[in-house]
This record gives sequence, C-alpha cells and structure tokens, in this order.
Amino acid sequence: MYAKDARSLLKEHSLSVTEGRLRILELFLRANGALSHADIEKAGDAPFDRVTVYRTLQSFVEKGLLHPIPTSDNTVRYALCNDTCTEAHHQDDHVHFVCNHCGKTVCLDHIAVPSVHLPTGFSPRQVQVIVNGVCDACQRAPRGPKA
Amino acid sequence: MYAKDARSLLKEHSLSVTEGRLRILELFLRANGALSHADIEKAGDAPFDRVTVYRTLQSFVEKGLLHPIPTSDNTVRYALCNDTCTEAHHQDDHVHFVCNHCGKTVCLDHIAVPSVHLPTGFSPRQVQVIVNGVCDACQRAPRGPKA
DNA sequence: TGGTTTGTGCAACATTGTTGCAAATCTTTT
DNA sequence: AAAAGATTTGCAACAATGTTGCACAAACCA
Repeated sequence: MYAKDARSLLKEHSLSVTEGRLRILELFLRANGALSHADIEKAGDAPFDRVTVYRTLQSFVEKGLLHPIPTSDNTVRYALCNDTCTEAHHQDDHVHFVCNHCGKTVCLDHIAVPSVHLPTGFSPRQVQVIVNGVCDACQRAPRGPKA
Repeated sequence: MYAKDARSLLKEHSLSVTEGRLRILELFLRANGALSHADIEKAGDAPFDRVTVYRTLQSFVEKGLLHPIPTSDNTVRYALCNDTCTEAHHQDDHVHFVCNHCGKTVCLDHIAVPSVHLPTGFSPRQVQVIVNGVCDACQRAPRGPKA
C-alpha cells in the first residue's frame, strides 16, 4: 500500500530529511492505523522532545504528508495521506473507522465517500466520515487486543 | 425546533435543576450551532468555574442531552441531541457542517446520513459525517461574521 | 568544504483538563 | 415548611498538553 520509503517521501514533499522526521514517518509507515501525538511520543526507542513532535507533525500536515482525523475525544490523530495529496491540494475525503473495542483508528482509503445532500446555500469543500463500531480484527477475536 | 424549555429538558433527562445547568443549557438552546467548552466559559454574563463547565457538559452527554462533535482541531464541540436520545440510547448519526469562513458548526439534523459500505468484518455502530465548506450565511455575506 | 538555511532541544510559559474536599444547593420526606 | 440526605459547586492544587524564544546542531546547496 505505502511502498515508498520514508526518505523519498520526505523529499517528494519538500521536507528536509532529518533523523527525527525519518523516525516519525517510519512510525506511520509501519502503523496500520492512525497515530496520536501521544502515541508518537511514547513510541518505544525514540525519546523525542515533545516540541519536536509537535513541529514535525505540523509540517507533515502542511506539506500534505499527513492529515488530521477528527475525533470525539480530545485527541487529534494523524494518518498518512494518500498519494494524491500535495501541499497545495489535499484530497482527504475519506472514511475513517474507529474501533470501539481496540481503540484503533484506520483509514479506509478505498471506500467511497458517500455524497451528502446539503441544504441550499451550503457549499461543501471536504467531507469526512467517521464510523464507530467493531473492526474486523476484534470481530474475530472477541477479547480484543488493546482496550 | 427545540421548543422545550431548559428546566423541563433537565428533568426529562433526570438531571437535577441547578442555576448553572439552566444557564448552560440555555446557551445551547439559544445558540444555533455547536458550542465548545471555551465558548461556554467565555459566554458573557455567566462566569462559571471551569470545573463546573466540564462536569456539566459531561453529565449532559451522559444523560443524552448533548453529543460531542468530532473535530480536526483540538476542540471538542457539543450540540443538543435530537429528541430521540436518552441515556441508554444515543441516536446521533447526523451530518455536521463546519464553516471554514465563520467557524460556526451546525448540526444538520434533517439531512440523511448516507450509508457507507464497509469492508467485510467491520460492523458500524455510529456514523458521523463532517462537512467543511462555506455555510449559507457566509455565502451571502462574503465578508463573514467571525473569522 | 564552507556558508546559509532549517530543524532541534531546552527552558519557561500558557492553556486545558482532572481530582479531592468542604461549603452550598437541590430534592425529598416528614 | 423545615430538616435530612443526596447531589452539585467552587476552590485549590495538580497533571497533562500545547506554545514560544533562543542558542546550538544538523541538513542543504553551491
């Protein structure tokens, strides 16, 4: 799915390649779900400065590498954008699935976003769909992974 | 739309009627959009303690009076639930519209939530749709109200 | 390689959310 | 209507989260 390596992804998005950015980006490449700020900070081997994480995530979002996922709890999560995102143009109309069982958030890139019929006067720019429920993994293993 | 008065709403949702709860609930009844924690704290005449606001919002959500709206920035917003919500059962599958111009969030209760086709193994419980764009008010008045 | 630009880490701070407890308020019962 | 009991409020202190300025270090470009 995301065949590219961290280094080239950074370059493609005109971000200078640094140790920290590589590490953070690789976390995302490995994670099959979305990550919150806290996830990254706690992420094992790499004791990043909090500030660095904030700034890194921020520039990743600006440069079209990550996109924020809306959540109802107070934690913003980020996921890798699909290939078509650039700094100038984000195309993030996709469906996110939040599992109530294991807490994982996944990005269902390939699912089509249904069209919404809005009242007159409202012009949509971006449509995000958040589905809560039970994910496939938890469905199979009732005593779920995490939460 | 929300013809009920604050007092009876509280009672119906088995919440004891207090000064603060009435005031906060009335803010929601008057607001035609969603409110964030900060909105309420700053809300004019009522200098509530921060803690009270937190706890009030929390119990309102628990008792099915309000529901949280997912957002991409870090601020949770709340909106009044429709009549069918109770403590036991929330029915909050609706469309929220966030205006990029004035920043207002409105709850498009009457708009049907499109059905999403999920991959096998995923079972949905709740579907929330967040649409960004320009709202009807800002459409008409290019130099928008707030932001 | 050297100079310039950009990113990092530290420290200090600002904001936001949480918890325990005593005083105030609401509800219910007498 | 008043008193007892339950719930809510506000304060204080704390914890967690996010922000800013600046010196130093690392990356980029020629």
